[in-house]
Amino acid sequence: MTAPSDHPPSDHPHANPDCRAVSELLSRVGDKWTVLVVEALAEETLRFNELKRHVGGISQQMLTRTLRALERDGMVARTVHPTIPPRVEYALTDLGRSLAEPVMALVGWTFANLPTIHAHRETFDRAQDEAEAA
Amino acid sequence: MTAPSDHPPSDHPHANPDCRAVSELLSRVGDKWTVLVVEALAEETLRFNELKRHVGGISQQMLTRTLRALERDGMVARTVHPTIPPRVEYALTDLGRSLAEPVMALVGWTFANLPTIHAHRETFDRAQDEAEAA
DNA sequence: CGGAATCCAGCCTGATACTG
DNA sequence: CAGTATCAGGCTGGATTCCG
Repeated sequence: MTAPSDHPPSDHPHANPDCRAVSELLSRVGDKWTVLVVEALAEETLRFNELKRHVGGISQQMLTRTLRALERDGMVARTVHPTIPPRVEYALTDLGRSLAEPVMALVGWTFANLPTIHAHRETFDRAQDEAEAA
Repeated sequence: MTAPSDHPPSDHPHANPDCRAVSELLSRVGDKWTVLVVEALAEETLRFNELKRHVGGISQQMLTRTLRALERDGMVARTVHPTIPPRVEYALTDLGRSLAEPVMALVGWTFANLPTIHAHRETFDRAQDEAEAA
């Protein structure tokens, strides 16, 4: 990381704009809804309320925010059909689809290692319990 | 996703424990410090304050929490040497290293697509500005 | 239907101070 | 050195209401 730009050694490394950008994207992927929305759109183009029903449990506000963020970064294309009633469609762009690939790899890793992780958790938590029992 | 367990169709899909677990891990990866800590430990085993200096800008509390979470999931091994002064070493486990792989793929994608994303952002923001100018 | 605006509770984060 | 405890502030996410 930290491309060799001109950051002073006194400053901590990750104020670097590129690092911040990576961190930012990781946060977006890590947020509660982004992956779910992308997953829904990976299958097909959807309208706002279709998407809302498809994801399930998301508020309009969060759906709007998530979609705006994705649109701003060029992951999602928003198409407005000026009819009555209005019809707004959301679709993944090529960039969005290309992001989905490494993300799904990560999701795959998680599924594969879920049992291991849970086993560690239980061991760790039991150790904690007996430690505080003392 | 959503393994065919026994969730009622009335409930939204992602209350499913496996989905929650994936979402949880995505959040961990997406949080401000995890990747930085893992990256630091990928190079070498480090003591608490070495790690703190290496990451830069992290508070002891956040470092402690991040390490505890990683340890709980079995990503990081914590070794206490009961000497005076105390010496505690942190190292990546095999699981931690195996996680680093797909995560680094994602980081790589981000770097590769940073220019594209920024271009989209500027276009989007300019469009917003002139929209609100009206 | 597809939002925007507002309000509010809760969590996350960081700074600081204290302990073994 | 390696933490824990406490507190304050900001951001996140949800509910509600209103508009085109």
